[in-house]
Amino acid sequence: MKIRTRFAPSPTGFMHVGNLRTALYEYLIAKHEDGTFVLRIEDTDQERYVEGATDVIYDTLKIAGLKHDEGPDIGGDFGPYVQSERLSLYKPYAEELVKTGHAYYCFCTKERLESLKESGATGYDRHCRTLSEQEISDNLAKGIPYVIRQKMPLEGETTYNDLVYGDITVPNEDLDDQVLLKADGFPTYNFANVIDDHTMGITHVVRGSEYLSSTPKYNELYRAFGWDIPTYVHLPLIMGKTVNEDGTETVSKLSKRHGSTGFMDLINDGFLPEAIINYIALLGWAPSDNREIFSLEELTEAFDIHGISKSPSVFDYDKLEWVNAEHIKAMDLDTFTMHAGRYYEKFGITSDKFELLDEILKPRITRFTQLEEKLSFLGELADYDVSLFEHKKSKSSIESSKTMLADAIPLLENTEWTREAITEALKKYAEDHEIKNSVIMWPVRIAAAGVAVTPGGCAEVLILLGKEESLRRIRIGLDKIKEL
RNA sequence: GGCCCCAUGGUCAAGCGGUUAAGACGGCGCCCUCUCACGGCGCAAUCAGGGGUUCGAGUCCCCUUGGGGUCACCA
Repeated sequence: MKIRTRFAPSPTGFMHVGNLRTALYEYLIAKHEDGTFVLRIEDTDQERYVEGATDVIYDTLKIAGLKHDEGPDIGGDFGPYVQSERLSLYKPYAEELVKTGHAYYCFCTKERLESLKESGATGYDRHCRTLSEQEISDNLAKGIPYVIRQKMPLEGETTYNDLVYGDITVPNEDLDDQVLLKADGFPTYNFANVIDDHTMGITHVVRGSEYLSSTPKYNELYRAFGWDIPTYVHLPLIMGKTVNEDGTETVSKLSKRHGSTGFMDLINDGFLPEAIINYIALLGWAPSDNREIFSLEELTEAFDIHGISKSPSVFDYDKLEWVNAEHIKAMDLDTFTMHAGRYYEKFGITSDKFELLDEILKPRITRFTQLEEKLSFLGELADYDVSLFEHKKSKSSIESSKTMLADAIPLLENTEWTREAITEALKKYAEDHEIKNSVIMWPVRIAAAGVAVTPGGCAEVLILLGKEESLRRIRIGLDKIKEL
């Protein structure tokens, strides 16, 4: 049988990386077996509707490259794919359960439920479970609002199997008579989920491990309807760290308070979609070999449910950063230029310099957003301090720099403006004067750039600035120190 | 608190009864070097504790401890 998985987010306007990883694994599990990946929007909470929230879901999946085969926007044979458009579907199922004795009407008021909770009760006390036929029809006739609750077995235990966690057993008495149909006629998430997964032919229910303990309740539903129970794949949670006031650290389910944890936040911080996907795939899953850098296609090929781990994992920005850098280093020139384009444009860099920039910048950035800072020396010459000319390891001092800059000016004026020629000329000078290359390279680079740290060396900096500007800056540098 | 789950370095993790307990990130050191990176080499750092089972346990069982999740007319 062909695998069918589904991603069923609720439109909250925010796509968490935890949710995205769930979507990713659902995608990979299906696609590894050439199965079908379905998108279903779970919007049964009318009070939490957020304008434009479904677009965030579409945009995220699109940018991440997780292409769904069926969904609200593209249709499919099992639609509609938005729960609010399937509302009429659920009530009959709930009523069927009442008829077959697997569910019952509950007329308890919110106030009663509230006081029950305050009295320290664990779950619903099943008050309406034993109402007589007469009481029920009377209440119904009087138009008293009601919900439909699931009738759970009161004794024994339920065991089910999960592909990641193995057999899980839960005492039935701990199973709450959960609400299936709310007073407004809307199904609860728990109910709609089961109905939809079954009617949409979902074979593998993949979700976070927070559902581990409520899964028996779902299974009771499948049993009551006489439906096959799907294959379960529960995923370990992604955690975030927070520092407490006393300095200790706490880890908990990743949420907004852990910083930039939304997919779009990460994108804005300069992380590449493919790097984020790559990294989160590795959070809770390990390939059979030691590989760490994957494209989505490679992940699809390599993914294996047996590689999923059980323990929660902490989201590590440092590792993400490294993965991002690896993806940048693996880029071809055109792709790199495409990402760097807005920064090149900002500094007025012409296309003849792209190849050189690509080469020197690639190994030096971990995110494209760093380009602004890396290229800033190409803008206005900074009013730097003369102490920059001193560098012990390069054997450069203010004193030596006076000579070097003074000699470099005529030397460079007569040098062809290519990387090789400049390097050659400077090295030749060093050789002729029996000094280390750095004695001349250092001050020239500093004078040209006006900052201590530059991407690339002396020759690269000079090329990027151009002959005229380079010489202008070197003269300024000389002026700064010659009277000292 | 009840129930469920988890437990290898700071982090991600390999391991699926016999290994000098991989690898990666991060950290540190060295090399390369005109700066910063990249790259190369190396170092430090892990089986939570206690009982069993076994010729042999990181691997299996139990307990303890620790961590997480969950207990809504939210999803």
